[in-house]
Amino acid sequence: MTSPRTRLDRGRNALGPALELVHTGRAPTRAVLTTELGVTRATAGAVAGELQTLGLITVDSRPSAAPGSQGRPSHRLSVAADGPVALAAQVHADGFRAALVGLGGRIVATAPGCVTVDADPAQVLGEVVAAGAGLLRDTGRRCVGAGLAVPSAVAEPEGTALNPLHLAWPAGAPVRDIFNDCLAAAGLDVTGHCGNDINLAALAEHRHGAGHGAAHLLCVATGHRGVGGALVLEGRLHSGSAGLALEVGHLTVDPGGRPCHCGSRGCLDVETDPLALLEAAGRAPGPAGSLLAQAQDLLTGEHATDPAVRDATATVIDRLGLGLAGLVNILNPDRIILGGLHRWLLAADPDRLRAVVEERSLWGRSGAVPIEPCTLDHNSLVGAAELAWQPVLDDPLSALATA
Amino acid sequence: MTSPRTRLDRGRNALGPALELVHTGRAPTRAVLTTELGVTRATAGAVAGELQTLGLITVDSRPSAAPGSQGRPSHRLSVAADGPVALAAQVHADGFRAALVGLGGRIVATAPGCVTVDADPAQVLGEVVAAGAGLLRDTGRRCVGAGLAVPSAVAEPEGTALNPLHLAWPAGAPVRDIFNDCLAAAGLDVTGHCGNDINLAALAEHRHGAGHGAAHLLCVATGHRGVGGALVLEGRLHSGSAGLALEVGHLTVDPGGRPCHCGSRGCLDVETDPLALLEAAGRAPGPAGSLLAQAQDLLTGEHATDPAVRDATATVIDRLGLGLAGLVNILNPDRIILGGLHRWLLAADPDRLRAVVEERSLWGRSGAVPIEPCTLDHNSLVGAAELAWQPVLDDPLSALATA
DNA sequence: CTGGCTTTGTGTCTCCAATAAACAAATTGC
DNA sequence: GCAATTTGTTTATTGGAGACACAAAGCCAG
Repeated sequence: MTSPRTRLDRGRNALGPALELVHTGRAPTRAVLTTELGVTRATAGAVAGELQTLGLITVDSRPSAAPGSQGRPSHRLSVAADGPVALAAQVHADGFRAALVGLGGRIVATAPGCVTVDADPAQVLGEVVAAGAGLLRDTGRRCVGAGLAVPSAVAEPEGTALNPLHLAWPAGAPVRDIFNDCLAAAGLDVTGHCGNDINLAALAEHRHGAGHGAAHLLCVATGHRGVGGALVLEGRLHSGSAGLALEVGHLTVDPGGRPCHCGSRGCLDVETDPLALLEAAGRAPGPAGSLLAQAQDLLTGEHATDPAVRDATATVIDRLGLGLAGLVNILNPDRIILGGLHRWLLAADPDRLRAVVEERSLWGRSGAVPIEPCTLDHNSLVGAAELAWQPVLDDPLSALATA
Repeated sequence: MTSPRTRLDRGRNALGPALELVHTGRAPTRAVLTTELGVTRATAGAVAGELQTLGLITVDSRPSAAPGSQGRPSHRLSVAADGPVALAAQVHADGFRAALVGLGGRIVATAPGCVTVDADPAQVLGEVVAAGAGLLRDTGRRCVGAGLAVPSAVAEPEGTALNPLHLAWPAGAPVRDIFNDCLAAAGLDVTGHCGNDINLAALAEHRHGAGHGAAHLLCVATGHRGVGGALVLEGRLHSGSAGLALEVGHLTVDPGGRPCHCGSRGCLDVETDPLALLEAAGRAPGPAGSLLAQAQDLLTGEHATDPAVRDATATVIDRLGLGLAGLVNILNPDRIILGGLHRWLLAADPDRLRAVVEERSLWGRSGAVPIEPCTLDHNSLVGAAELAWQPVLDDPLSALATA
C-alpha cells in the first residue's frame, strides 16, 4: 500500500526560514513571503499551508485590500494567537519573572516572583520552573521549550554561570543543567536553554524591537551595577567562541578615573553605571529603591535640572560616549541600542552622546552610527523565549514532531 | 532531441563546499571528503570528478596506502598543480608585489616592484597590473580574478581606501574602481577585489597557516607604523558593517602614555608599534632600513641582551598584552595570531606575553587563549588571492562558466 | 596462495522537493 | 462590464540527492 499523499510535497527546506520571516514580522503577507524566500508562489503556498496546519501561523484568506494597490490582495500572515508557547524566565537581584511567550515575542502570561538573596540556584530555579508550570497549567498551552536569562556570563558549551552578579550563586554554577533538572522534576518534557540577560535582550530587540533590521547590532546596557554588551550579527547572537564575548565593562574611558577591581582605572564599568552617576552628582546611594531606580530618578525626576546633576550627567555621558566609540572602532556596528541607565542617559541629552561617539570614533565623521534606546518591555524575557523557540525556527517539523 | 546526459547529475550544490575543503587542506582523500560533506560516496565521487574535469583538483587514483590502515585505500585529493590562478597584489610603503596564486594558497609566480612615494593610485595600480599581466603572459595560466591588499581600511561596499598610510594617496581614494579600470585597460577580463592588508593576512593564515581550524581567530599585527587587527569568524572575514571593524589601534594600554593623534593617550597604536619600541629602548630611529626592520633587529640582533633593550621589550610586551586582553574580553577568540613586530615580541618572551593576557583578561584564568605567531610568507598577498578565489569557492560552475 | 574482512569506488533505481507553465480568482480603474 | 494587474492553485516535469547492490583494493590469518 502507498502511504497517503501528505499535503507537503514541497517547501520542506523553506519551512524554517518562512517561520522566521513571519516570527520577526518581515513577511506580513504570502506575496512578500514568496519574494523574501526567493521561491515560487506554489512553494510559498505549500509552506504557509503547512505552517498553518502545524498551528504556528494564521493565514487570513479574507484580507483587507491595501489602499492604493492593484491586483488581487494577498493573504495576510500572522503568528497564531493560540499556538504553542515557550516557557521563559528571567532571574535578577530582586527576584525573578516567569512567562509564556508565543511566536512574535508575544507575552501570553506572566508571573513575577521573589527570591531570597541567599538562595542557591537549585532552589531559585525550582521556584521559577514551578511558576512557569503553573502558567502552563492555567492556560493549557503546549510548550515548545524553555529559556532562562541570568545576570551573568554563561560559558558555552558548558552552560555555567561564571559571575552571577548580586545572586548568592557560586561562580561556575551549572545553571543549564540545574534548569533542566528542575524542568524534568516538574514533569515538563522540554529542553531548557540559558543565556546572559543582556545578550538575550539584544536578541529580542533585534527580532522584535529597536534593533529590527540591523545587520550588525551592538547593544550596551547597565543593570544595577556594571555594564554589559551584546552583539547580534546577521540575525544571530554573537557570543564569541565560549559565550564570553562583549565583556565591555573594562574599556578605559577615563585614564585618571576610579580604580576598578580588574586592576585598571576608569573602566566603563565603574564610570557609567548607576552608582557612578549618583556619586558624580554628589548623592549618597539611599536605602530605598535600587541603584538603577535612584539613578534614573536623578535623570528624569525633579532634580534633573540641578546644576550638579546636569554636570554629572554630562560627565557620565561623555564617558559612555568614549566607551561606545571604542566599541565602534572595534566592531563597526550599523546600529547601537542602549538599555538600563544608558537608555536614560541617551534620553537626557541625545545630541551630546551622539556627538561624542562621532567625535571619538575613527570613522564617525564619514557616517555616524545610529544610537537608539531599547523599546521592548521585558526584553531579556522575550530573548530567553527566543532561545527556546530557536529549534522550532530552525526546523519546525522535527522540533514539533517529538511530542 | 534530448540533451546528452552530463556526468553531473548530483553534487551540484556540494561543489563549492567540496572545493573549499580541498583548498584548505581539510579533505586530503575522497573518503574524508565524503564524511566532511555529509553526503553519500556516490555524490562525493561525482563532485570530485566534476572538480577534476574543471581542472581545479587532481584525483590520484593510484594511491599510496596509509600505513596501518585497513580496507581499500582512498583516492587522494590535491589542488591542481597547473590549474588556474588568481592575480594577487600587495601595495605597501616600500613598493608593491604582484603574484599568481593557485588554489591552496600556492604562489606560482611573483614579481616585486617599486613605487615612488608620491605616485597616485592610478599610476601605482597601473604598474601593479602590468606586472601581473606580465606574469600571466609568461606562464600562460588562466586567471580567475584579481585581489589587492592595501595598507588602509577599505570601506565597503564602496571599495575606497580611507587612510592609506605612508602612501601618497588621497584619503577615500576609490581603489577598487581604479584597480578594475587598470585591469580592464590591461585587457584582463576579470573582476578585481580590494581589502585591508591585515584583514587579508588573517584570512590567509586561517585557511593555510597558523589560524587553520580556529573558529574565532583574532589577528593583530604591526606594519611600519600603527597597529591593525582582523577577525575571522567561522572561516569568513569579519570586517564589520562597513569594512571598518578591528581598528584596534586606539585601545588604551597606558593611561599615562604618549599622546595619540586620536586625542587620547597611551593608545595601542603609539605604545606597541616599531617606533615605540625604539624610543622605549632609547634608540633614535636611524635613516637606514625601515622602522620595522630596525625594531626587529633590536629584538633578534646582537643588542637583544642589553638591559635597556630588555626593559623596553618587557614594557612593550606588557602594553601589547593589555591590549590583547581588552580584545579578548570583547571578542572572546579561540586563537590569537601575531604578525609584524608583534610576532617578534612574542618570540622574545612568549611566557611574559601570555601571562599578561591571561592575567588581564576576565576569563583568562578559566581557559587561556593560545597565542601564536603568523607562519605564512606573504600572507597579505595570499589573502588577496583568497578574495579573488572566493567566487569560485562559492560556486565553481558559474564562476568558471563566464570565460 | 587463498579466502575472509574491511573499507572505498561505481552504477542503477527511486524519491523528494523544487520549478515551470497554464489556469483560476480577486481586486482596481476605465 | 471589461481590461489590466496581481495573487493563489493545479499539474507536469526535472534536478539532485539517497538507498542499495556490487565491484575493487588493500590488509591479515591460515
